[in-house]
Amino acid sequence: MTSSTNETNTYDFQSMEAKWAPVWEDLQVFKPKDDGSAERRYVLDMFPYPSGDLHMGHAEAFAMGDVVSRYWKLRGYDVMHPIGWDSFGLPAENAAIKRNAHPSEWTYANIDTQAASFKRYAISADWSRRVHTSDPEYYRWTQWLFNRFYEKGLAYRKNHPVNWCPKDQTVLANEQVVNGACERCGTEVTKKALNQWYFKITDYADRLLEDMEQLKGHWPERVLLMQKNWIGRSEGAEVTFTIEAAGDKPAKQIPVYTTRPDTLYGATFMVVAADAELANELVTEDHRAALESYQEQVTHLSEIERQNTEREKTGVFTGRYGINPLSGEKLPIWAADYVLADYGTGAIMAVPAHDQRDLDFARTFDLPVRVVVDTGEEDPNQSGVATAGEGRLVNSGDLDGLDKDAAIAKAIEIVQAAGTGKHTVNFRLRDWLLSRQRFWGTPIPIIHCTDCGEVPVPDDQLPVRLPDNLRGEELAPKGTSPLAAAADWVNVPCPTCGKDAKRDTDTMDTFVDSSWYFLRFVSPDYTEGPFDPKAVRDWMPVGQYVGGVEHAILHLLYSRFFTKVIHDLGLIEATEPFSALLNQGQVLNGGKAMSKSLGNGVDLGEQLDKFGVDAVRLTMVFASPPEDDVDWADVSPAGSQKFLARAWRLAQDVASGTDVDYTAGDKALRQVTHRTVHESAQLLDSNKFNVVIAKTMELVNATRKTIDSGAGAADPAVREAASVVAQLLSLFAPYTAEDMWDALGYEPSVSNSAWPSVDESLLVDDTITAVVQIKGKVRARLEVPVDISAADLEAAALSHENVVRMLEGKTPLKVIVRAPKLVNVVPAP
RNA sequence: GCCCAAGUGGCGGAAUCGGUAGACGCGCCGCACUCAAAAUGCGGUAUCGAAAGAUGUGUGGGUUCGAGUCCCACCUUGGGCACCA
Repeated sequence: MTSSTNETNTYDFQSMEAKWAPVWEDLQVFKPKDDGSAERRYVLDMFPYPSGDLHMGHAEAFAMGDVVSRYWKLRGYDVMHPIGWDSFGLPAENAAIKRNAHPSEWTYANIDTQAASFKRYAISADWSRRVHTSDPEYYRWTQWLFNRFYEKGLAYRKNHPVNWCPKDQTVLANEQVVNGACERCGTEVTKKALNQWYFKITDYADRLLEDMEQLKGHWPERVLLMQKNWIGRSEGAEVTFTIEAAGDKPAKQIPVYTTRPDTLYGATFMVVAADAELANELVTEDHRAALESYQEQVTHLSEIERQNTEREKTGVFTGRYGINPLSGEKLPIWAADYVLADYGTGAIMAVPAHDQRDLDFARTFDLPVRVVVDTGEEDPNQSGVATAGEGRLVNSGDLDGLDKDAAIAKAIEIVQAAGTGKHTVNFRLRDWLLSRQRFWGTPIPIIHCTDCGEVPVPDDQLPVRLPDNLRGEELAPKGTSPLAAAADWVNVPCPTCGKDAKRDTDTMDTFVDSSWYFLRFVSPDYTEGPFDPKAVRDWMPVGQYVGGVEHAILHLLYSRFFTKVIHDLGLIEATEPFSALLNQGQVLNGGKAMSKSLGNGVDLGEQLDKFGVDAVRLTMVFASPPEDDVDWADVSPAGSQKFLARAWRLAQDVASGTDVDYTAGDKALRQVTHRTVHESAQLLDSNKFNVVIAKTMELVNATRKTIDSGAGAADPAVREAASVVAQLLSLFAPYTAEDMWDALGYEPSVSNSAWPSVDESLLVDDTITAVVQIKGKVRARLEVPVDISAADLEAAALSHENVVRMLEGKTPLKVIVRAPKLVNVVPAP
């Protein structure tokens, strides 16, 4: 009965995949023209780590990036969509140790596997721009950038207690410690004092914060919020307390940071961080033994224990006293671990009445509590709850009677005039600890000379290549870098004086590699620098970046920092790397993330074999809005396949030639087609990809109907509709779309075709369904001309039998008319 | 503890501005085709009710002619931060 039952016309995804992949490769469809003939646009997916073959998560993320890149290409932009690998990192090293091999073997074998899978998955990549961060041609420039940072004083070494992962035997950046545990392996992180390299990201705290204004509306709100909180700007005052001399210890000035200078009169003691040098400096001889035993106790705490806010407050008295610059009062100075050495000045004034932590401490050690802000709440002395809110100042000399904000201003004024304080800003952000005691990373290009100190390896001697003679156990972490074991690599002459010197044996955090890779893609083979300045001008910033929200404050913050530094070096114009960001959701199974331990993993390769690439891709995109998670247990790749076959059959059924005049076609179908194109463009511009698929389905259904029970397969509107379906589907299901395009008699590739133009006259109807409401409830529907006047519509509504019946002859109190769509009648009570 | 987001049928989800709640799909039910099945096509499917009708977007209030959409409070789930003074 229907033409689609023809057995020779069966949807065969396997042969389509086999047929079109080589054609696309040949045509180099997604290689940008890069000749300025069209506006350039740069689409980028967060590059993968080569941990094995691609998994469902990659399938989701890359399906989203592909929609954008393919859409923009159809819209006529010159699109660059490159692919590369973040190929340094721990798993490769662990695999090498286990197999007595070199990490590069495992790494590059996995890259080959993933590249083949990406090609099968038909990502719209420009394959001529591959970048691997573990290639010497790449890390040469990572080292070159390090040297520039070093010259500017933005890379420096300091001896400092750092986060240490005992399992991975390496240090971790603040950002890599999650709930006191190692982000990678989950082991409890401890503190260890080490001399380590840092990037001075704190110098950029203000700009990282301010420039988020540029990103508003283009980045997910929550990512901006997370970065804002992570940077943690706070305003307050630095107030200097004079510490009295004691025994042979001289008097000393120490500044403290507070956001509540209004509460200065409420300070009843001071606290210095127990692990800060200041504590050792202040403590009197009588109290030294107690302090040292306390410090010993503190270093043995794990980060998880330390961060537990339920924990009872601990501390020791230092034997010293400080003078409150406002009240002249003498305050005892304690050392405690609840004060952080690396925030503010490492010392605080404690105001127990109005700060919960100080109150807890005061109650533990029986220190006085003095209320200086009357908030109307219960006295903290009784309740044990500090009152941190608004109120009027009391017991505070000149500040009495002021409200909180006024008192803050006045207190700052007073200390500033007296030269004992000033307004300051503090950030929660810490410098980025970049050295790692691991092998498989970019070597830090520094040579340590006993005479010259730190000497950067001259640019013309870069890259400092990793030694290739270490294998298996030689790579194992020992608490110092495995590179130290390669004696002939470590021992080199000093580049400055020529004497015997040693290379720095640490490697860089892999987040350094990924903080500038988007710049390398614009000119991946450039040898005169990390990137060709002209190419950067042409392509940067990235117009659409796609990746997981887990990088909200790691990679994304670091990349923003790098971009700003490179801008300040005068190398690029852009100040932000990614002008738009899309966070795709995760792929779950049964409500939970897929994991080996849960045994709920779904193998991507098996899904592709079973349903085809297109059905899997379509399912990923159709299941939910891009930023939402997809639960694979809730979706139907079989249903997607069914739809694709249904769409594909339209192209098989078209019975007109390529030269038909669309304007002669069935008007009703043409209206659906043009409306679909019009709406899809708007939906694509706002990342509502799932809805675009729904609209495409409606167009497919309308076309089917026209073929089977309407104007028929030869009507020009059917050809028009089928080709629009092919073009829309090319964003989600490239193989099916290409095969449809071919069946319609057009040259490959559909991706090289132009986005269909919309005939505005087809977007408007002659008539519309107007809704008649009585008190906001729908009581009738009227088919009316679109240009009906408000008066005519009102008259028509009021004469409708349902309205007449419900009004019971009374005059309505009010009639709201929104011609031509709506009338709301409010009856008299 | 602080900050943020989200709660819509059996399920995934739609719903530019406050104006027809549930598009599209999954699942389910039915019909056609078939010896039969699959495939395909067509139709139905929020809840209660025989129907007329009533109810319905986490809960309770509010603003409005009209609220999924705006405001307030609460509940639940998810996420971020977590002794940052």
